Amino acid sequence: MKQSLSIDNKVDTLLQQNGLSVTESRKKILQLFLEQAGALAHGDIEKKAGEKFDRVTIYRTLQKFVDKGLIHTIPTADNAIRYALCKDECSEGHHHDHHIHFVCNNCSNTYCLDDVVTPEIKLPKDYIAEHIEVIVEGICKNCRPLSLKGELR
Amino acid sequence: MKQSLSIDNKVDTLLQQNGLSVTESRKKILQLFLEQAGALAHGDIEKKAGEKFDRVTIYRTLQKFVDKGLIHTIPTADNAIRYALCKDECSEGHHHDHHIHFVCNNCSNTYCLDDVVTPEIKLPKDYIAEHIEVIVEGICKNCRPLSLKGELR
DNA sequence: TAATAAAAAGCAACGTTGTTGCAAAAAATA
DNA sequence: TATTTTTTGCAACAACGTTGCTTTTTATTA
Repeated sequence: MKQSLSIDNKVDTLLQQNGLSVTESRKKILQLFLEQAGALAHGDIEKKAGEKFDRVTIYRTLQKFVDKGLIHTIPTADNAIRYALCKDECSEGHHHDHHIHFVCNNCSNTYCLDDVVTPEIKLPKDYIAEHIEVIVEGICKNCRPLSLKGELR
Repeated sequence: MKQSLSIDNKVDTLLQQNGLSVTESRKKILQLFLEQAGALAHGDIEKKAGEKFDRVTIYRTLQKFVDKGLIHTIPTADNAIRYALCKDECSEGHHHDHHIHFVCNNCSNTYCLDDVVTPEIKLPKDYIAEHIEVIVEGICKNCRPLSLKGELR
């Protein structure tokens, strides 16, 4: 019980630091993100949170978290926006997202690879880049042992 | 009328070459892609095609086109899958997509920049890359003159 | 060219996803 | 603790996407 208490404290602090009032749903959802290495889609949260919260609350909570720079969105090819925790440098209106995203073709998890910096891209004349998003698909580190043993589906 | 006839022929040929029967809706939708420099979402097509076709037909047509390697999907951050024509090297089951995608923050158009090759990405140990997707957001070449004149909204 | 077989379109119905307005409940503030 | 502000839950709605089935169109073959 001691550990869960400390996670609870961390969650509370995080919410307060970001100017958000502390509510059950926000604590629960933020906790899900902290427990999870990868990114979460709205649907994942709905499932993991159980029957406890209204769909609308989850939508609004995610939106708030994005607005406050607590999480960021990750574009995907399958029409399901995913969200992941931001690093500390992010704050309201200032999302610093210089890492790439990795989607595993085996387990479908999405990870932020914080150590991999987005490359420079040389654009044709007359195009101006403001933001670069890199999504790599492949096999993640957790699924790789399986792939070596030929256990991949 | 001569030009539209030749476009018509091109469309017919393209469909046949890809093993698709030639129908009114497929011709119309393929034509929209040929006329358009950028990418199209399902909604765009619904609007541009007018009241002529059933929504379901458009969904099924786009799916067919993707299956046959005539068009490809582009991941986005706004939950609206966009489609763009593939180059000739693509065929059924073999989509060669080594170019990057550019989304204009002014006109919202999405372009395939065929001349810009996706860069090499150095991943952490134990990650295996199978496909790399790069999306650059910024100002496209058509909107750039406006931005220089300070006419950007 | 006409008859037949195969494929696609259109329609209806349904499920999922996301949004908005409003009253009730909970959290922050004084 | 009382009051103000914020958030929640509910209902209703709109957009997006899918599936099954019948009719129509396209392709095939004679």
